[in-house]
Amino acid sequence: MRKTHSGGNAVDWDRIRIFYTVAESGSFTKAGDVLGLSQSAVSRQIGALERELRAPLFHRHTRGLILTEQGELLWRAAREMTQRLERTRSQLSETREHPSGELKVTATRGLGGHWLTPRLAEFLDLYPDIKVDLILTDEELDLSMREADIAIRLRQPQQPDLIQRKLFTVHYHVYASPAYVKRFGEPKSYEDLDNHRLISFGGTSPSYLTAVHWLGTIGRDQRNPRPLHLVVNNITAMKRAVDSGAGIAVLPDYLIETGSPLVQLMRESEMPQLESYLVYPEEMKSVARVQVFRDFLIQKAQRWTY
Amino acid sequence: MRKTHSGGNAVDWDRIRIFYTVAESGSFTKAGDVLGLSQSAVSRQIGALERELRAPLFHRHTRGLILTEQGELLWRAAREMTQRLERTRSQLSETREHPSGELKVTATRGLGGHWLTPRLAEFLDLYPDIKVDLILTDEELDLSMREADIAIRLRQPQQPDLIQRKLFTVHYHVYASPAYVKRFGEPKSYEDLDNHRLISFGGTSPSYLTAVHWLGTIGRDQRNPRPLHLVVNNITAMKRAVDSGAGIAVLPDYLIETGSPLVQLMRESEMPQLESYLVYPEEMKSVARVQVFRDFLIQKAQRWTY
DNA sequence: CCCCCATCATGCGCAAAACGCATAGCGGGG
DNA sequence: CCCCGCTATGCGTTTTGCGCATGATGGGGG
Repeated sequence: MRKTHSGGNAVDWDRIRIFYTVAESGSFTKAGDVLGLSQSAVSRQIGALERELRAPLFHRHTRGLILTEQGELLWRAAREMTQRLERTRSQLSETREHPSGELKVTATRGLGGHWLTPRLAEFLDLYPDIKVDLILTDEELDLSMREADIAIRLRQPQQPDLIQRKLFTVHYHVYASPAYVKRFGEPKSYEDLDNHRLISFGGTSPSYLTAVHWLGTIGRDQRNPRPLHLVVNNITAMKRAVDSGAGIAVLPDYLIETGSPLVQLMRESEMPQLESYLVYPEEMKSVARVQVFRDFLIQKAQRWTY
Repeated sequence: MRKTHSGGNAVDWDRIRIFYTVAESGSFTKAGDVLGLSQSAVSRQIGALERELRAPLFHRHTRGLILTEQGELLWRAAREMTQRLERTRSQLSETREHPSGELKVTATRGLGGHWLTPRLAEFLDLYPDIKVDLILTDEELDLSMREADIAIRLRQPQQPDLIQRKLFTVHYHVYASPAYVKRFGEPKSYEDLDNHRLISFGGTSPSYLTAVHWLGTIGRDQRNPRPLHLVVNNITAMKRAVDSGAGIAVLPDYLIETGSPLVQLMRESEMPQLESYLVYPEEMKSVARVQVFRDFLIQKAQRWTY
């Protein structure tokens, strides 16, 4: 059957559950009704338990049962075990229905700082029992190694044990401040770019290479890029530089607030796009806080995309 | 099978025991070895438990298992349940091997006060974790109603659910103080008794009727007993009266210390005897403190009898 | 005072749960 | 790149555990 045969030192825990029901109801018959068992089955289970423990548990009196001293000891233990298990079961269903716990989120500094952060407040309001640990870095943390629970990425992951959900498309355009345009004019062709003050991203994120380095390489030999006047490894600082008229730069749309005074240049040129993805390990897909975070962000992404 | 079919809301507790073993050993195979089960059996038990709880418990990784969030919750509960049960199991065997707890003893005032009490100190020394609640009364408490755990009686109980063990024989003799004998002489016949100062017991204990009322009835019409000079309902006080020369009385041997100056009278007469019994309910026979108390008293009784 | 009913213990036959064996699939480390 | 160890699963078999029915027992009501 299903029980260690080594020494016979182990008891069948399920018999303790049955014992507890009997102790509570005070009768084999009633306990059988509660458990969906016949009276005889209960009788034999208790008998077996008494044999396993080598201790009588009940005084069989015609008018109901009376716990022996040993039975009373076991009854207290069984009651506490029942309570402990019950607590855990409600925790389990709470975990299923009421998201809670800590969620370790990672995103690139740009996307994370400008798109995600403003939306996090609402999420935390929605789920007050979720604690978010936000890691903004352009390095790709290893989700398989539990460096983070969920990531916002600008490229598709290759590992097959990672689930990916598309969030939105990041559009890139060339911008300059009105003051800059007044002073230097607009570039009309790729060749014009050679005479402009170019600002570019200096980060290592591979996804940025195609988009943010566009200014240095477009219409040029890739191995001989244009000289850049300013390289910044922080995209926020980069935008500030553009704002202040330091030059022109390719910026993602999530950085451009509506009503921004920045002037969009070279509108005819075909610009790179990047897809943003929500990525999390297969094994996290059943965790409620991951589910609600995912659903929340996808909804926000759809509303935000225009 | 052995599990409530009502709603399927209950889990088989024994599966939790198996789950705990798996969580501790980190492998179905190893857990199977520990439990004396095959790997496949363990796998299916865990699978069934996950279905019962509607929650995945392990991430199956090729390099061992990793507890899910829910698995971790259950693991903590299972650990505490295991500890609780283990504690109880050792309590059970302690109860079996190391007697403890409260023992409610009842005895007649005479036997209890003079024979039992002096021996109790040694018993309490021998078993320091046993607390004795001694009830000295000549009324027979109802052992079935738990008015006491064990009794010393001077007659056999009639209830079949009571266990009786013979302790020793109580001999009764007629005594007087040397001073009394000097003044009144010894009675040589039953008729002589009519001219003596007779002291008798006034208690209601039925066992005493035959023995202690001997002086009033012996060699006489039972319905017309001798007049008594002193009736006392406390046998200790009765002996003190004899000691001080107030009269002659039938006294049990346990009251007569060796070397007592009292003079035994009418040595030729056949005197009543009473058997003393240790009585306890059938349901207490497996309780360790009852067992050791019983064995202790029987041993003392054998050594004391002479 | 006696009968009756509720309770627990147990024998018997049966159904199903659970087990072991063997195989397949899978993934990581040497 | 292969190999080893781990888990999942199908299959045939064992055995456990169950229900039913009966027997024994003891307390309470008429």
